Amino acid sequence: MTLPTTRHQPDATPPPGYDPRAFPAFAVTVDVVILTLRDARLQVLLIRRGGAPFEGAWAIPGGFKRPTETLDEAAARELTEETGVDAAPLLRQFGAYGDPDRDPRMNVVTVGYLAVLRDVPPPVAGTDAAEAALVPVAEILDGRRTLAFDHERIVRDAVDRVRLELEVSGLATEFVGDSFTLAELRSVYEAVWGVHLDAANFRRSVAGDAWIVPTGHRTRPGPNGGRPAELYRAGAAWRTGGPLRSPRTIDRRSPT
Amino acid sequence: MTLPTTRHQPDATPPPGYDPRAFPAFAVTVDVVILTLRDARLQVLLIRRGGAPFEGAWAIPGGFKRPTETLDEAAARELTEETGVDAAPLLRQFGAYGDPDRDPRMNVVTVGYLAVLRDVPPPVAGTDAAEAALVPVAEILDGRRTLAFDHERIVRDAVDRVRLELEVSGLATEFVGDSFTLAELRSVYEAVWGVHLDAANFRRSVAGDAWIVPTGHRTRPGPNGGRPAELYRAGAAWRTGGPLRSPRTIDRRSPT
DNA sequence: CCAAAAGTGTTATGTCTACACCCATGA
DNA sequence: TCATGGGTGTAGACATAACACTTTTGG
Repeated sequence: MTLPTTRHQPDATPPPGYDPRAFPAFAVTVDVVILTLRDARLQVLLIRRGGAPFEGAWAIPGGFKRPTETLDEAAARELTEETGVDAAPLLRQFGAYGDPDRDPRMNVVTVGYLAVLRDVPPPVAGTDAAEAALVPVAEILDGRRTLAFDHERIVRDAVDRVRLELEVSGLATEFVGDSFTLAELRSVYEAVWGVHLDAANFRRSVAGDAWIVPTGHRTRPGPNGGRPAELYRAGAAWRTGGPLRSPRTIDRRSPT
Repeated sequence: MTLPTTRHQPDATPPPGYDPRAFPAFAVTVDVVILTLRDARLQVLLIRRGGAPFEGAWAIPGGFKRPTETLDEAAARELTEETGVDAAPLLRQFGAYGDPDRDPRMNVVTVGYLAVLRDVPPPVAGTDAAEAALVPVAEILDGRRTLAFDHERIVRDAVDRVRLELEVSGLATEFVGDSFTLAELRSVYEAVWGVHLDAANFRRSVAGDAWIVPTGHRTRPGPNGGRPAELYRAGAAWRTGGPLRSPRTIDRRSPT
């Protein structure tokens, strides 16, 4: 609860007319892990820090929560400021981080949000010298690239969350546009889960209007010809979950 | 990240030698949803508030995070103070809540933790007049019982999380003791998911030493006789997930 | 008609479910 | 020996995976 109970720490009990400022004060921030699919790889939007600490280091975008807004609103504001997209429903909270030394200057508790976009706009020009870049998450997960603060851990948790949500929610459709081919949708699962999926079986898994509704349009085929792919839009079933179960890499049932 | 970026809100950029106290200050608390299985129902530990606001209302236990401890440590401390059990590994963070009006007195951001215990000790006597009680979560989920602050929402999220973790983690074994019968373990799934499971099929699902290791001991049978149940302890496979997949109540694949 | 990629059929294998049945034990 | 659960067998429905095959299009 939001007040200390008097049962086991009576010394921390506020008097009836206590001063709220008598309790430890924290800064509260919201960090947004913006993920997208690019070159068949899961990539994350990073910005280069322009000031101390960690000046010049890469970090995920974020900012302070204002006292008058909710956490969700703060995350939506950050997402809009950073990418220009206004997509509050795409945001999913996935964790809170409050280690005392996570920011060298002050006590900061941050709440991590996840946003999946089908296209990350190029950085808005003319605002500042700060850079933005899309980086494959694999570089962060395997330690080839380090980030400011505890942002490596935050990205790791976000990716874990994406892998889970792909199975239990309709997150997969957020990686693709309003209309998409089955190959595009399949590549989402392949990139995020790191597996190969048989195109024929994948088609059967999502067959039916509940999952994919034909638009009647087709893609342009590639430079060497080939049959154009049918374009679909997402059906209603995605609201309640996903059509595929994550392949269990190891069979946890012991033999016999 | 933990500092505002200068790219889109330059007015919020701190000067190099800025004063940390210039940023909005929040109280940060940790609330612990303590769940257990009692009378074959999922129940939550509530305490009755002794002071304003919401005096006399039921709430989940919690308290302020100290600047020198992590969020996990704060949750472990609250759990110990409230129940006397020291079980940090049982704690799982599941959400953060920071609506501006969630506490009428001040701006409080709280982080929700979940703890599953096999037995909730009776309230520690002699500390205070505050009451503690185990309440079926169903009473809260269907609105028959209201709680202080936004604690109904927090309990709802915690229960959602338990239902999910039962499938993707070894949470089920935390509901039972070090040694348990298959009937006990099965009742965990039945109570949390609200389903009936065939005892024969359940046995097959968890068969194998990876999941359940026979202890060689048996239970005492009931008053009317009956075959004593074998006692098992949890195997190693629970560390990587659970043996059962949650039954999908509706088949989301559309016919043909 | 050829290349390329979409889309279909088929079969083997594995998993879930229901339910009949047997077994071990204390009263 | 009876009642009471624990524990096993089995058959059908259903899901998964592999892969050969057919279709559709642009060049």
